[in-house]
Amino acid sequence: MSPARSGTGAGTRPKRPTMVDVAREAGVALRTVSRVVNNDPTVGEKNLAKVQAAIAALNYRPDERARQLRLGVTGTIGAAVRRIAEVNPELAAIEHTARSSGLTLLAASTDFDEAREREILISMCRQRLDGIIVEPIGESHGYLQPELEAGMPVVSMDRPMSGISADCVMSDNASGIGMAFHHLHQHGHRRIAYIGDSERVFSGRERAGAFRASLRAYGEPLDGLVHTGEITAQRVAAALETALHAAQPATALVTGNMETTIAVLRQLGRDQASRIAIVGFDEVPLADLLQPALTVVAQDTARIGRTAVELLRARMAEPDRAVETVVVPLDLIVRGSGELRA
Amino acid sequence: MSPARSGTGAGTRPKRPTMVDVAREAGVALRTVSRVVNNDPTVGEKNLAKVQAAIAALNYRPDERARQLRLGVTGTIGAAVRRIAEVNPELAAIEHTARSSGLTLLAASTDFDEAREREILISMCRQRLDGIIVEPIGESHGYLQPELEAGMPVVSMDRPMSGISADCVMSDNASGIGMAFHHLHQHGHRRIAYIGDSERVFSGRERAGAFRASLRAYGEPLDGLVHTGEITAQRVAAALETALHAAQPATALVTGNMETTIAVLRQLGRDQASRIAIVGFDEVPLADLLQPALTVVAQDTARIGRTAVELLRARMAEPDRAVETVVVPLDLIVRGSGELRA
DNA sequence: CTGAAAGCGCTAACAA
DNA sequence: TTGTTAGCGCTTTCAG
Repeated sequence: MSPARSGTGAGTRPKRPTMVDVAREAGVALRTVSRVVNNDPTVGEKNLAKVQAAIAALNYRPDERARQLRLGVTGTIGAAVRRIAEVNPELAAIEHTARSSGLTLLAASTDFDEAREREILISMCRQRLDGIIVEPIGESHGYLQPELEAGMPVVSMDRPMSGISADCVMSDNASGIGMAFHHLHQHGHRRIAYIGDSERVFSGRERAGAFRASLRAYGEPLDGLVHTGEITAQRVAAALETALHAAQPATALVTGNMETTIAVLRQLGRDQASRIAIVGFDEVPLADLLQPALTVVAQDTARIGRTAVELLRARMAEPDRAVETVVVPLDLIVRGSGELRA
Repeated sequence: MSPARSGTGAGTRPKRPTMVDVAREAGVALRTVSRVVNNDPTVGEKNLAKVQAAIAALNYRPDERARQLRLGVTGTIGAAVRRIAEVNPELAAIEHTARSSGLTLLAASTDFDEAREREILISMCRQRLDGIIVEPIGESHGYLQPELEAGMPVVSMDRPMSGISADCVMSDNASGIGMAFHHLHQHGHRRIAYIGDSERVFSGRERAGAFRASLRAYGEPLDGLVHTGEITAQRVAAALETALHAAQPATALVTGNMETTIAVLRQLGRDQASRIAIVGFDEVPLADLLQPALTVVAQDTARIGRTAVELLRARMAEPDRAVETVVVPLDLIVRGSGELRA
């Protein structure tokens, strides 16, 4: 009756009706409203109609938070990836798979930052998500051990977790590099150089290692052909200089990931890019529009994302199952840049 | 004592310790644990230490859901965009801005699907998020009216909502198209064609309209120069055929969005692409590596994303403030394709 | 400085 | 078929 109630001014959010309000409005018990909201068939027609009318009249929306608290599960899984908002086909696959499993996806960017990763992961645990998929950045995930023990399902993607044992799905980096090398070798190249990410990163390490193994397997010397480290314009320029202007210059290049591939193409510029053979590891946007079009060893990102969700669901269903690592093969996509002859 | 407790088999998730467990372990009251968890300074050293020890011993993690239920706010905002997992600088900006405001971001893809958009938006409302940013797809958002009235802050990005009145941030489509047209005109082109998205989409409508206005302003006829509709290879091919092989063939092209630009480049192929002048609306990945490099009118995506969060926060703070629309200017980025002479 | 107790909005025994 | 009631795990008023 008194206007004082609504007079609290700016910042006041109107209170939303609750189930009790609906029950009162409909003249039934709380339990009946709950039944209607959850499509329980054991509700009489009369009451059903009354409740539905009350819901409509009050614009009632059930509070998902309360429901989840009571139920114990959230119906939501988290994905901590390096970048949402960048081309990320694995995340797209995760989203689709999650949706078709009736799971909501909470995605967050670790931004290549270890502290940020930790923050996100802990926050997801505190939110009691049903499970977490993570594209790991950090070098020590020990802080997740208690969470694992408490039953939080965790799956890592692209790289294994360090310090803890969790399910994992990743590409077969070694054979991918092997395919790239072999392809260039078949096209007559003998001096093949590798430029890739830092070997402090797991995939950088695996790929550089596999490349060295390829060189050895084909009986080629390693001198000046393997360049790894942070990807900067400077470093790439230096690597190219060494590789291309040696006494025995490289005639072909394998680049270790998308960022490197792009940096190398930028550095080479338009003219040189059509003279040296290149096979990139990872798909590159608009690769088909480049000149020459870019030959790559592509990860099966759709399968990786899908598998990540499947592994997660398997663990949610059976927390005690054996930890599993799935290795996914890669595909060579021939477009032109890798077929330039020596 | 009896092993029956843990014998329920697979699917059982170990029960996590709650605040009560911590209190018992530490030998203090629940209230004291709550104080410690929330960094309340009014806790004695003795108890503080005891509680911290108990938390560590039990690996206690507060349940964020319960906390939010009690508190009423979630500290989380939602972003319903067309695609996470694609290049989406606006989403990246939203994420950064949200984070630096201490807000968690829940991002979801509408996937250009009206039903999906509705599903996501309703779900976000049921989760009682603190606010929602949406890149609208559907042509009728009337179903959100009750939510707005109930005080849910909603901001639209890139396009206005239809059927309801909400804050909005978007690019100045008309001047962007004007800049593109003017630029080509300055480089001697008189027959300039436009290929863009369907005019059933808001931005498609605005941009095509602005292009027609430009043609009129410069006194050029419109015949066969404006092509809009769903972006498919076929449609683009047909549009190019009409524009380039008319009696008075177009010598320059404005493309209405990124997808169109890419489709056009693919269609033109390598040879033709260097003969016809192009200015694209929207930035394109690797635009600088194309041949010729692509001149575009770029949206200020960082500012759009940042503004979206700012508008949202403003409304969260002051639900009754006047609805605001922010229009953001665009930038012409000169790279080569737009400077080819007629 | 600490603790008992009420309640956030919902679900699910259990009773009627 | 419907209603009563006890929590889910947390914050917070109000007494000690």
